[in-house]
Amino acid sequence: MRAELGKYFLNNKNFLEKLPEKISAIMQAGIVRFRVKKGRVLFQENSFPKGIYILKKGKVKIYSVNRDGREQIMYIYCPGDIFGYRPLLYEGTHPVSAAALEESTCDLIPREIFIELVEKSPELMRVMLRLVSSEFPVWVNKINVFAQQSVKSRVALGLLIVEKKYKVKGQPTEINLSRDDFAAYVGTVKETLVRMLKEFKEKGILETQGRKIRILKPGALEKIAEIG
Amino acid sequence: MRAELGKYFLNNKNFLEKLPEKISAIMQAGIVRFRVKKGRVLFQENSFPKGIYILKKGKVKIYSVNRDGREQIMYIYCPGDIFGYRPLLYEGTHPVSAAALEESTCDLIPREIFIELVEKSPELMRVMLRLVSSEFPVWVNKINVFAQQSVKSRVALGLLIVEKKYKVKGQPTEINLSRDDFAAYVGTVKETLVRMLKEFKEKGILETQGRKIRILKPGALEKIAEIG
DNA sequence: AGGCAAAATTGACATTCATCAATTTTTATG
DNA sequence: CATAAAAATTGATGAATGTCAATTTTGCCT
Repeated sequence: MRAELGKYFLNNKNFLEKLPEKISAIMQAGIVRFRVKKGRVLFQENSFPKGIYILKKGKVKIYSVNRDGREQIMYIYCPGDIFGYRPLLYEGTHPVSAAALEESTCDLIPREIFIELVEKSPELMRVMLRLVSSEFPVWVNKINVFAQQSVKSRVALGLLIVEKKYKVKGQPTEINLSRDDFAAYVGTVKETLVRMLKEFKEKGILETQGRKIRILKPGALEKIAEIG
Repeated sequence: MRAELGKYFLNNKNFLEKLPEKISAIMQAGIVRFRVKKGRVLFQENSFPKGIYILKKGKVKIYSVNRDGREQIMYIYCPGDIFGYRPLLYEGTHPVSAAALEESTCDLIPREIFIELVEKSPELMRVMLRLVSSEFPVWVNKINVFAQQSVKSRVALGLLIVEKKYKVKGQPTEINLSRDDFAAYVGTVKETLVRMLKEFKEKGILETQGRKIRILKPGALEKIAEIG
């Protein structure tokens, strides 16, 4: 079971631990820790990067907003993930915005420190190169899903992905995302999403308590998502 | 006019020229040149990379095929573009297949040569890091388009993108892609694509000669693609 | 605990788009 | 140049899904 889900996850965790002691020590020293409230924006699309972020607690979405104001969520980051580093590496602006999905804590490694270290340390450059190039399959899979799968499949897949993100060891997993955010994540509108959830609920695949979703039959979702 | 189209193009050209003389000389020495006939596959999804490719002549698509056998084209490469380098950098397999859309000529820099150079040369590593990280916005935009735009918008946008790819200085541009490939590029089926083309033709936006398409009113397409 | 704003849900409806089947046109081959 | 095979086009049809409007439920704040 739970086939293939890894295809949709970036391999972004424990970044600092992959670095030589010396480098990570310098980084640690420069870190600025801060908190963000639910809904608060960390950086805006088209802005210049202030540094790289490491999420310590909470959930952060990166997303873009189209002309009609409709939002599309590209990815949801979990504790341990780093994000916001790409535009630093090509000296451009953020192609997406980032905002906290819940009360979160972040470490920021300031731009100057990070850039200088990348230039000086081949090991760090190697780690970044590996990190960034390994992301491609994730985006490819996402494009495939959006280009070819029905909304129902995407909701099923989205549920499986998000469940994994919200999983905490030893506890029943409760997905706690607003319907609007979930819809923006799977590329549909709130109303359609709600109807899919209702259908799954009636089939006994999941149950809801207020906005919270609990998955009962992941195997059924895998079939609907066509990853079974 | 022609607003924003750059967002959908990788900045992949003239790769060798961005390198120090010494490095590019070693690469040049190792290059294997070969030809591929129309339709022929260069590498298969899930295979291990043989090296990096530089397209000299023709057009190459990267694509994946889903369970139902339906194809999705991720990107179309033009002369000067390099491709197939990402899995080399993270030591994985190709997440997509590559095939020639027309009779093409390619240079292959063999895996061992390339990898050794990347490890030895910080300049090359820097170039690769910049290259790979700058790709992210292109994939983000593609995901946005597939997640949120109608098929008609995507066909309009696809026409503008592909026209640019087929443009040859001083000649009227003729798009020469099969309907199946075009449909796989914009994420629809052949029949729907044909209907959109017919509609655009009736509105005087384009004309066709056999499979060849010539765009008459790019401005109208920009409006339909919502990038105008 | 009560009240209010935000979020979620439901219903009705129109539109978009994929599917299937048939036909015509184009291209490739001997 | 004739002819078969491949590609493109058209038509008919139904299912999927977005939109608009209303209603209900939830969560938060004092």
